[in-house]
Amino acid sequence: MRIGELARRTGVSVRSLRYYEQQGLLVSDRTPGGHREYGERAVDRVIRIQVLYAAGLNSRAIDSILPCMRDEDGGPNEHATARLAQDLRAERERIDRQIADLMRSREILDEVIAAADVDEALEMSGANAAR
Amino acid sequence: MRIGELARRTGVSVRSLRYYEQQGLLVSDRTPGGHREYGERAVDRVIRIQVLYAAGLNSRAIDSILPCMRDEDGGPNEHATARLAQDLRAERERIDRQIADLMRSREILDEVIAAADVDEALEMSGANAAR
DNA sequence: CTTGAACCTGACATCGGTGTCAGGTTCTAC
DNA sequence: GTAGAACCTGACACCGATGTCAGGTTCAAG
Repeated sequence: MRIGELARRTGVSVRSLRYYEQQGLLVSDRTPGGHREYGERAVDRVIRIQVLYAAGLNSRAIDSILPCMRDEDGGPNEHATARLAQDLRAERERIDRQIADLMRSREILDEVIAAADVDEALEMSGANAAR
Repeated sequence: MRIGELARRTGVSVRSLRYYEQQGLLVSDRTPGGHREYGERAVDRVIRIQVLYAAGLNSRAIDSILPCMRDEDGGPNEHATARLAQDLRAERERIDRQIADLMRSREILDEVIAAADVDEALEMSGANAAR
């Protein structure tokens, strides 16, 4: 498939796909004319790249772990070195902290939302709105 | 207390504290000479600001919900309008998705780490390392 | 009064993924 | 062969919290 279709199927912009390639995260064959051509497995790969980006990993980090992933896309499947595993553990901790932070923030939002809902209910019931 | 101490006690840089003030998230009294002076409650407030930043909210969003928070720091404690509550719900969903993404990424990392650990164990035991 | 730490304002830099525009080429279908 | 969609490369802009530097002022302690 070509880049437009890949973009559509993954929900990632064409621009980003080109960027991933530039970062060495994604490869493509080229048509004689120079257009990018992707196999089916590219879809999974792009999605995985997105998940990792969403976790706050940068291109370099993603580049280092992609080859180690159980790849249904048939990559070389190297294994992580002890050194890399160390980095990943640090990354994992960072993610843990981030999840905790997010859950905390969610609680905060819920409090505010709950308070607003009460206000709204009061207004609905015809009571004087708090001000 | 002055800005240096507040920075130390909250773990936030002096630069950031000035930025928060510029964004209207934090207020300070000034000494006759112009130095910022904070009360005890500033500590909690800064920490809450940080939590919200960590959740990916921007200054504007934080500015809008801070006054609605159950404030032990004695702010005016307005209540959220229906409009704001709507935004917050959207924000909440974004956070939910982000948490899900992070957990997914964590799983991915764990797989890679686990594979690396197996390799290491094999090396330790004197077997030929996989290559 | 002096000295050094802490503070002030203002400006500029950074990071990295993504948007967008320009100007040109390729592909597909008629 | 031709039109129009899709693609190519390259370059620049952005966001937004934070780092950092410069040049100057204030504070607290001796």
